Amino acid sequence: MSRQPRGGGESGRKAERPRTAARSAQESGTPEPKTRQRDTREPKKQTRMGERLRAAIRKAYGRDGRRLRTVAREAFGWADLRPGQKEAMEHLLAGRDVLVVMPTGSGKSAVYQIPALLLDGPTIVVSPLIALQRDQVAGLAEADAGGAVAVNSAQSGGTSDASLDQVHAGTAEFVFLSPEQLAKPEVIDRLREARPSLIAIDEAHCVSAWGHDFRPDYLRLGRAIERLGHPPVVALTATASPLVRDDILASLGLPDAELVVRGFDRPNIHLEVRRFVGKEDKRRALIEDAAARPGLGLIYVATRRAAEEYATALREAGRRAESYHAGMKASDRHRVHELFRDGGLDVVVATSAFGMGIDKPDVRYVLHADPPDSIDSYYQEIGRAGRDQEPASAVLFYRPEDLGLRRFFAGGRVDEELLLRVATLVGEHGGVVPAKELRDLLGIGSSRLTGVVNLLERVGVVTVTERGDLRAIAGGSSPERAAARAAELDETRRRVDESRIEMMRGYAETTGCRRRALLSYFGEPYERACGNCDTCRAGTAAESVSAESSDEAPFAMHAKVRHSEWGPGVVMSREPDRVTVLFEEVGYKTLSLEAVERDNLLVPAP
DNA sequence: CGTTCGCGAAATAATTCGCGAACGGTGCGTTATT
Repeated sequence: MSRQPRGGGESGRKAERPRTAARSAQESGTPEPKTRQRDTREPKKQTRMGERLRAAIRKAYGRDGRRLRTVAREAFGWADLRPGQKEAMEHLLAGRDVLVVMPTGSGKSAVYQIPALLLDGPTIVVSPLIALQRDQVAGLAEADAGGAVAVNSAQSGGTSDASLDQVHAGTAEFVFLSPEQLAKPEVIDRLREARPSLIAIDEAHCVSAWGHDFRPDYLRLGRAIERLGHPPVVALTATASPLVRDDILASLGLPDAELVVRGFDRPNIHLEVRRFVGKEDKRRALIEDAAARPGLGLIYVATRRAAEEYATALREAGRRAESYHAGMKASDRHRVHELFRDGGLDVVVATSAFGMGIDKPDVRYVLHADPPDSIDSYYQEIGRAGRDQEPASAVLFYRPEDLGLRRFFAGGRVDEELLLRVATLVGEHGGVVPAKELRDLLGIGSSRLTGVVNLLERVGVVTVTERGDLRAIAGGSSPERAAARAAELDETRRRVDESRIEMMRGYAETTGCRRRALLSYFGEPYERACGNCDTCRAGTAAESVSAESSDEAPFAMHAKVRHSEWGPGVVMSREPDRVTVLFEEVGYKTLSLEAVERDNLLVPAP
C-alpha cells in the first residue's frame, strides 16, 4: 500500500475520495466552509489549501456517520460508540475543528483514530510525553490501523527520519510528536508534503498549563497548524474549565471549534477536606489515614522531598509504598510505574509528575497532602480514583499556608529586561535575525527565547519566519512600549493564575456542597447537594443550597457582566450571599452580593 | 509564600535561639563523556 506524495495516485488502500472531491470542490466553486479568518501574517496559499480540504471532506462524508461504526468494529474491535465520541468524529469528518473534554478511559483516542482511517492522509498526533508516545504507538500497532510511528529525541535521528519517510510514503497513518518537534522547520516541511488530513492535540490542557513558561513551544502549535495546511484539528483533554477551554482554543487558533463535553460528574468519588493548623498534625493524620485504607491509593504532594518522606513513613507503617517524582532516575520511575500498574503496590506518593497516561481502574483513594495550583489540576488528579465506578475517596489535607508554594510558582514573572533587549535588537537589526545568533548573543537557551518571543509576537512587534527566525514588524511601537505591553500581558496571566489558586482555596474552605463547587467551576449546572461529600453529610451544604434556591439572585449562571474596575466577566457560580465572576483581565473574583448591590458594582453586559 | 538550612551567638559545656539565605514542579531537546 502506498500513498502518493503529490497529486495523482491510483493505488492505495484508501479511496481517493477526499482528494478527488477536493479538486471538484475547487472547480465547481463549492462555497468555502464557514470557518476562521486566519492570521493575515500567515501565507495565504496555505490557508486556502486548508479550507479546500475541509470543503472536500464535508462533501465526501457529509453527515454520514455509519462508516464510523464499521471502522470502530473492523479496525479496532470496538462494539459501539458513545454519544460524545460519535458527535466529535462527525464534526471532524465534516471538516470542523473540535475541542473534546471527556474523562480518561472514555475513549478519547478513538475520536481521532477512527476518522483518521476514513480520511486520506496521515494523522499528526501531538503528545506531551515521549513515554506516552511510546504507549500510543504500541497500542496502535495491535490494531489494523495503518501503522504508527513517532518522531522524538529519545530515538536516533535515523529512526525519526525513517518515521517521516513512512509518513510521506503512506505506510504510517499516525505520527506522534512533541510540540518541540513541530517547532523545527524541516519537520514541518516534511509533514506538510505528506498532506496531513487530521491533527490531534492530546492532553490539550498542557497548552494552557505549560505554554507560557515551561514548554513555550506549546504556544507555537497554532502556527504549526497553519503551516500544516490547517486540516481539521481535534484537541483532547480530560478536564478543562471554561477559562482553560478558551485559552486552548485561542492559543491553537481555533476560534470556531465545536465543543464536545461529556461526563464531568464522578458521583462515586466521595469528596472530603480535612483542615489542620499544625504541619505535624497534618502529616501524622495523613499517614495514619493512608496506612489504614484498604485498596490501592495515590497521594499527591507538592515537593519531591515530601514524596520521599511520606513514602518512607508509609513503608514503616507496613504498606507497599513508593515515591514518584521527576528527580528520580528514569529506571526507578519506570519501575514504580510498572509496579503500580501490575498491582505490586498499595500506594504511590507523587508530585504532579505522576498521572498522564495512567488509567488504572481500581484506585480507591486519592489523598492530597498539599493543594494543587487550580481546581483543574485537582479534578484531574482525583479523577484517577474510582474509574471502575466503585466507591472511591478524594481527601484534601488542608492548611491555608500550603497554598503559599503555589503562589510562589504562579508569581514568576517574565524577565522584563530580556523582553526589552530582544525587542530592541530585533528592531534595530531591521532584517531577519537568526534565532541562534540571538540566543548566542544573549546567552540564553531556546526555551527562554521562545517564551519572550511569544509575548513580543502577541503585542505585534516581532514575527517569526517559517525558518524560525525573527523579524521586526514595520510600523510597530517602540521597543520600550512593546516590552511594557508584553510585560502587562504576562502580568494579566499571573493575576489569572493567582485567582485560580484562590478558587482552589474556595473549594477547600467552602461550607457548601463540594461537588457543586467543583462542577460549577467547570460550568456544569448542579443545583442540588450531592449527598456524597463531607459538607453534605454534615448538613451545612443543604442549608447553603436551600438558601440559594429561595434566593432571587440577580445574576444568573453564565450571565455576562461588567465590573467598574475589573471590566467584562462571566458569572461562574452563585451562593446565597455572594457571586463568583470570571473576569478576562483579573481572573476569578468572588464578590459579596451586599456590596454588589450597595455600590452597583456589576452591571449586565451585552 | 512558607519552610528549612546553616551559621554565629548566647548560655554554659551540649544544647538552644535568632537571623538571613536558599529553596521549592512539570519535560522537551542537545551535548559531552563513559
